[in-house]
Amino acid sequence: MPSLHGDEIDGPIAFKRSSASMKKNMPTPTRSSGTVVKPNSLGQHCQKSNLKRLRVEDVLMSDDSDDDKPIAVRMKVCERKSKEIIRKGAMPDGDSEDERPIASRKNVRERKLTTINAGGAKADGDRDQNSDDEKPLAARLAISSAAPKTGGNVSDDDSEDDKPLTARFNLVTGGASRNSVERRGGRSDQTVSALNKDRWPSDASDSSSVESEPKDEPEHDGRKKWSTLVHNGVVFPPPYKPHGVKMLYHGRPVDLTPEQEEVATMFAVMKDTEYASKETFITNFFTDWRKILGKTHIITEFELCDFTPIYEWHFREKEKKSHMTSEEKKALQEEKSKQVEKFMWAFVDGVKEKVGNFRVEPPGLFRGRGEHPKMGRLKRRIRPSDITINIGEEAPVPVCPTPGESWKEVKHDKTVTWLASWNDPINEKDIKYVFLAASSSLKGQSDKEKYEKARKLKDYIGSIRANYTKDFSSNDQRKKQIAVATYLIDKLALRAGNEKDEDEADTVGCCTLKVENVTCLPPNKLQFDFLGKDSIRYYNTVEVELAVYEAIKEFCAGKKKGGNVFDKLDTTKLNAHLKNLMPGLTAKVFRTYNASITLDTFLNKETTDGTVDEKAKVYQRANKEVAIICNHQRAVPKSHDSQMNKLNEKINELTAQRDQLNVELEKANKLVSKRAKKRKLVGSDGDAKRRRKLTPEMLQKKLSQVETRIVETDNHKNNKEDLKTVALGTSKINYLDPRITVAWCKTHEVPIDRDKIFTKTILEKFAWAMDVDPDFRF
DNA sequence: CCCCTGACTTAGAACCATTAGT
DNA sequence: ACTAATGGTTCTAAGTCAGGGG
Repeated sequence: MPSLHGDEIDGPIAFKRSSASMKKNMPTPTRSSGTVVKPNSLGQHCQKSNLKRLRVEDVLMSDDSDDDKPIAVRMKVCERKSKEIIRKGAMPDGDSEDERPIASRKNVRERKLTTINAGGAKADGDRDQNSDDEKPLAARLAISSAAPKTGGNVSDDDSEDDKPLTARFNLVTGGASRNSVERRGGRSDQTVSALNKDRWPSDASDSSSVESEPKDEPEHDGRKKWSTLVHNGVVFPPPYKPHGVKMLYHGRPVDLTPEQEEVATMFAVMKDTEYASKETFITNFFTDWRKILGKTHIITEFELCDFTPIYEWHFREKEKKSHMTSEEKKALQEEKSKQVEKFMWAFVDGVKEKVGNFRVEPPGLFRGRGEHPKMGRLKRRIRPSDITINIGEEAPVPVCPTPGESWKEVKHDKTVTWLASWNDPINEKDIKYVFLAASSSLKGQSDKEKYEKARKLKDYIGSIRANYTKDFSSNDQRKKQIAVATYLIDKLALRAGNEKDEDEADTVGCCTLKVENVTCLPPNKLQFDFLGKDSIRYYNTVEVELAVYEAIKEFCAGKKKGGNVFDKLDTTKLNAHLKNLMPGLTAKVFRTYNASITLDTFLNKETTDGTVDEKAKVYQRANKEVAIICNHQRAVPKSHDSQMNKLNEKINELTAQRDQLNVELEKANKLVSKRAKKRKLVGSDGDAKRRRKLTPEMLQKKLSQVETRIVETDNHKNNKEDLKTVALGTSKINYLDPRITVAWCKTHEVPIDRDKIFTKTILEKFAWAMDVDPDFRF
C-alpha cells in the first residue's frame, strides 16, 4: 500500500486542536487543572540496582506465551531487587511504517507545535532523595495493600483476617493458592493475602500452567470468573434528615413534608450549576416534584418558587463544615471509614480484593451530559429490595440492613464479576453494578488482555490497511462503507458509534455519523464536527486518501440532514467484519492500539539524555499527543484566566528585575574597569557602596538566575495554556499500555512517581505491569 | 438476521485532601 | 497559620460489545 501512508513517516507530530474546538456539554467548570511540575515528594521507584529483574514467577509458571499465563507477582517489587537476570521480551519488529498510528503522523488540524520546553529545567536532576524516599514507592504500596490491617473481616472474625477464606474454601482453590505461596519461600503471614494475588482465578486457559487447577473442576469453560466469592454487600446512603428550612412560594413560606423537602433541596443546592438554568432540567425536575407534592398542593408554578432559603441554609452548612478543625474532621472521617470498612473488601477465590463502588447511588436529580432529554428527573432512592446480590453459595449472605425487608434476589453466578446490581431508576432497563476496584486481579487480568489484543493488532494492521484500501473502490456499497469506516477508525481513532435511543443525548460515533457532521473540502480534506461520547465536540480537519474523500462525498450525496453517512453499516456489521481480519478484533481495539503505539513511538524517539525533569516533560508531551488523538477534553478550569494573569504579572516583574540587573551589571563593569585604571578612585555615595559589594560576577549570577526563572515561568504558562482543555488522565488510565511507561521509566531511570507519571492509585491498578522487562516495546 | 439486554470499559465532572503561596 | 490552588480520588453517566431469543 505504497501511497496510503507514504507521507506519514515523520512520526507523531504534536499539534493542537483549534480553539474553535470547545465543549458543548454542560459546562460546570471544574477546578482541576493541568499538569504542573511539582517537586517530587515520593521516592524513587526504580533504583539503578533493580532496574532489571527476573520475573521469577515467569519461571515458575513457565509459560511464555504471555497471553493466558497467570499474571506476575503483584505488589512486591521490593522483594525482587536482588534478581538481576533480564528476561528478554519479544521484540516487535520496530519501525515499519505500518505500526505507527496514522493520526499521529499526519495531521491537518490547525496545528501548533507544543511549547513545552524540554530545556529550561533546573539542574536539579537528582535531588530529592531524603531518607524517607529511599524506599521504593512500590514497596510502600506493598505494605499498605498487602496487609490491610483492619477489617476485611468478611467472616466477622478479625483473627482470621489474612487467611480466613483460603482456609475455609481451600477445597476449591485455596490449595493452589497456598502452594504458590509456599513454593516461593517463607513469608510472613502478613503478606500472604497479597501474595495469593499471584494466582489469577482459575480459567480454562490456565491448565498449562505449572500449578494447574484441580482437574475435577467442572466449569473450565473459560467463562467462569471465580470459584469462591465472599463480600458484605453494599452501603446505603443515610436516610434523609429534614432541615425544616422553608422555601417561598409567591413570597410566602411553604410547609413541605420531608419527602417533598428532600427533592426541593436537591434542586436548591444546584443553584450554582449550569443545570439550574436549563429548561429541560427544570421541566423534568418540576414534573417529578409535583408528583410528590400531589395534585392539590399549592405549588403549581415553577416561576413562583423561591428556593433561596434552602440554598442559603445549605451554604451555611457547608461553611460550618469547612470551619471545623482538622482534628474534628479527622475524627469524623475515621468514624465514617470504620463504618464502611467491611464493605470495602471482598474475597475472590480466597484473595482479599478491594471493592470499587460499594456505595449505592444516593437519590438525586439526574445529571445527564449534553442535551440529555432526561436531565433533572428525580433519581429515586434505592432500597435493599431493589438490589440483587451476587455471591458464592458457600458465603454468608449479607444481612439486609432494613428489618423486615429483603434483597430482591441473591444469586451465585460465577460467570460474572459483579457483587451487586440494581436497575437504574432513570432508565429501568439499564443495570447498575457493584464491581471490584481497578486494582483487583480480575480487572487487572482483563486489562492485560486488552493490551495484548491491541499489541496483536500490530501484526495485522498492515494487511488490514491493505484490505480496506482495496475496498475503497469496491462496487459492493456495503464493503465500501466498511472500508471507509475502518479507515476513519484507524486513522482518527473514532469510536465505533452504536445506535442510540430517542431518550438519550444525541451523540454519534463513526457508524452513526450524520451527513451534516462531515464537510468535504476540496481537493481531499474532510472536516468533522460532531458531538461524541459525553457530548464532547470532535472538531477536526484531516487530509484523507482521495478515494476516501470521493467515497464520503458519494455516501453523503442526496441525503437529507440527519441522514447516516454509513447507511449500510452498523457496529455489529463492522465488528463482524473486523473479526474476520483478526480474531477478537473490534473497533475499540484501534483506539487502544493507536494510543499505545503513539506513546511507545514518541517516547523512543523523543527521549534524550537530559535531566529527569526533562524526561518527565517528554512523557507529558507524549501523553498530551495521545489525549489529543483520542479527543480527551476537559472544561477549562474555573480559575484559569486569573492564573494566567498572575503568571503574566510574575513574568513582567521578573523582566523588570532582569532589566534592572542589566543596568547594574553594566555600571559595575564600568566601575571595575575604572578601578583598574585608577585604583584610588572610590565612590562615596551609598549606591556605590552597595554596588561595591556586588561584584560583576555576582550580578551576572543573579541575572542568569532571574533569566532562568523567566524562561521557567514562561514555559509553565504556555504549558498551562496548552493543556487547559486537554485531559491527560483518561488515556493514562484506559489506553496506554502501562508496560510502555514502566519499561521507559526503568530504561531512563525516571522514578515512576516522578511528577506523578503514575500516581499511587494507578500504580495499584497496574501492579500487573510493574515487573516488565525494560526492553519491552508495545 | 435483527433486537434487546446484560456486563463491562471508558469518560468528564464533582468532590475533597494535600500542597503551595503568602 | 491561613487561604487558594492543585490534582488525586470518587462518582456515575455513557459508551462498547457479546450473546440470547425471536
